[in-house]
Amino acid sequence: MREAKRKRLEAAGWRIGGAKDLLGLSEQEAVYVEIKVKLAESLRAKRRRRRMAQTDVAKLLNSSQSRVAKMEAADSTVSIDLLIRSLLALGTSNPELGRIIARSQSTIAA
Amino acid sequence: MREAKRKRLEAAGWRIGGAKDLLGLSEQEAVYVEIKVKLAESLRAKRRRRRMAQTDVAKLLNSSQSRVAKMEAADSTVSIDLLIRSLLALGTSNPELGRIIARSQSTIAA
DNA sequence: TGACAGTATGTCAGATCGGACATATACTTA
DNA sequence: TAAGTATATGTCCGATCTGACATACTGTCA
Repeated sequence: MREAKRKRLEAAGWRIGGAKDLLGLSEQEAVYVEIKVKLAESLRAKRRRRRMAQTDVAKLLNSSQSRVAKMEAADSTVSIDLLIRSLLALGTSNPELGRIIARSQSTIAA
Repeated sequence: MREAKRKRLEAAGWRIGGAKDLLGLSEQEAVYVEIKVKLAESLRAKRRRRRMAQTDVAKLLNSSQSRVAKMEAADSTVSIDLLIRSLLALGTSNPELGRIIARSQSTIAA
């Protein structure tokens, strides 16, 4: 796992190498987080492609700038539900959604 | 939309043709619900293939039989988060997860 | 440097979710 | 019919999520 990614995850509140499992996240948790990160990255990419500020997206979603920032950071207080709903609101098709999720892979074993 | 599916959705608490939108769910809401339904169906299929009872799956997930029943019914109190975590716990790979989601299509316009 | 736009972070109250329980329904077997 | 097993449904309350706000940080331009 690239250092930048690890830091991003840790910063977002994910316990990596916590007490529960000395080897790090369980495979299942890792996959879950990876899906979230991929969705978060896609959201940011979509916003930038549209040249929108987080404030604009927030308005579109009836949310707030701070929450959009947390979504894009894959913060631990953001659900996959919210990410999916936001991506749909930005015009993501489900085939595209499927591809994003299909691509997320755990790198624990790498 | 097949009648059986519509009934299942309505039974699960989704307002179809509610006051908010006389044409039914908004396209975006429809896609969201459809994703949930597909995940729910996959969960049930996976459980049955393993010849497990809902009670067994509940134990595996540290949950309860009633919640598993609601997951499989795509109940409105069940999040996509929970469905995804449950599918992962049952050994679903993300490519497979991606395919499930990619296949979900709104049938509103049909 | 100051001023501004954009983004990140911490907190909190209200909303939603989820495990658990009770109970109902459905199906099978004796 | 009764009894047993599996699933569905309604409710509750503790846990988690979310919008909102304040504030901090970052980069750019003059």
